Amino acid sequence: MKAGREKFGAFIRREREAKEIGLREMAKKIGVSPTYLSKVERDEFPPPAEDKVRKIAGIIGQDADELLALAGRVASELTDIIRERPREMADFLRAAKGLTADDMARLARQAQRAKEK
Amino acid sequence: MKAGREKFGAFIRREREAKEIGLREMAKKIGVSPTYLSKVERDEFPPPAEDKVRKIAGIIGQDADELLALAGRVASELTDIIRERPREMADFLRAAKGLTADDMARLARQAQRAKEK
DNA sequence: TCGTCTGTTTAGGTTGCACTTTACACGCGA
DNA sequence: TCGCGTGTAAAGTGCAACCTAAACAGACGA
Repeated sequence: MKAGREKFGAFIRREREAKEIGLREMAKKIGVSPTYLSKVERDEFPPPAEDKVRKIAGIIGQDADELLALAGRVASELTDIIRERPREMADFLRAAKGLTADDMARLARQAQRAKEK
Repeated sequence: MKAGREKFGAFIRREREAKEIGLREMAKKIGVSPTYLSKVERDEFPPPAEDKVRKIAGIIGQDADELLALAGRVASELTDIIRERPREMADFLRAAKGLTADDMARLARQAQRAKEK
């Protein structure tokens, strides 16, 4: 499911419990202490660093970009792409702000086609 | 002019001197200490925070997004836009990676048109 | 040669992020 | 009631980002 306005911590706790994974087990897989994960899951600490969020996404079976967004982050891979063409990318993003998912998907396909050419 | 592989500090120093602005004067306009600006301009310190970079861009007459990129950053305004539609934006950016400026400009225009509709 | 520019050196400092360690309290099955 | 597994509370660590104040050195004009 999607995560409307839910906080990062609450969301991953729900998903973790749904998958019947223990907190310690998950903490170990992510590579953090159980204590820390506990606080994160209760939104007492902010979401962890990008690589940890990615691991969490893998474990609970969520899209990494989506979970990163919920964590208030953007994949560094994406900001790297923007930095290669700052002006054009900035123009595009400002123009694309507020577009529907469908419109965006269409633009992504066009970009793909432009590259294949 | 554009800033091929030049470092952030060296670049803004050149532009500042070209505009015949003193280091102290510029520091004051930006809102930092002259000491700090001196170090930044010699790339002894990393580029300052986003708002400072924006002010510098205004003073030396450069595109803010371009200068932010040179500073190794992306405008937080843009990452906000991405976070509103993480999956689609991520797909788009990965597809758009490596496209020419022309191709990007065309996509930006299409986005603009999609929004006006 | 004094005052006043220029930028620079030295030597910090604060704040916040991203975590850890240690200890604890509860429930539950054997 | 032992001990094990669950999650939690309190405190502290390490480090990088972002920045400062004070003092100084060289050039230049009065």
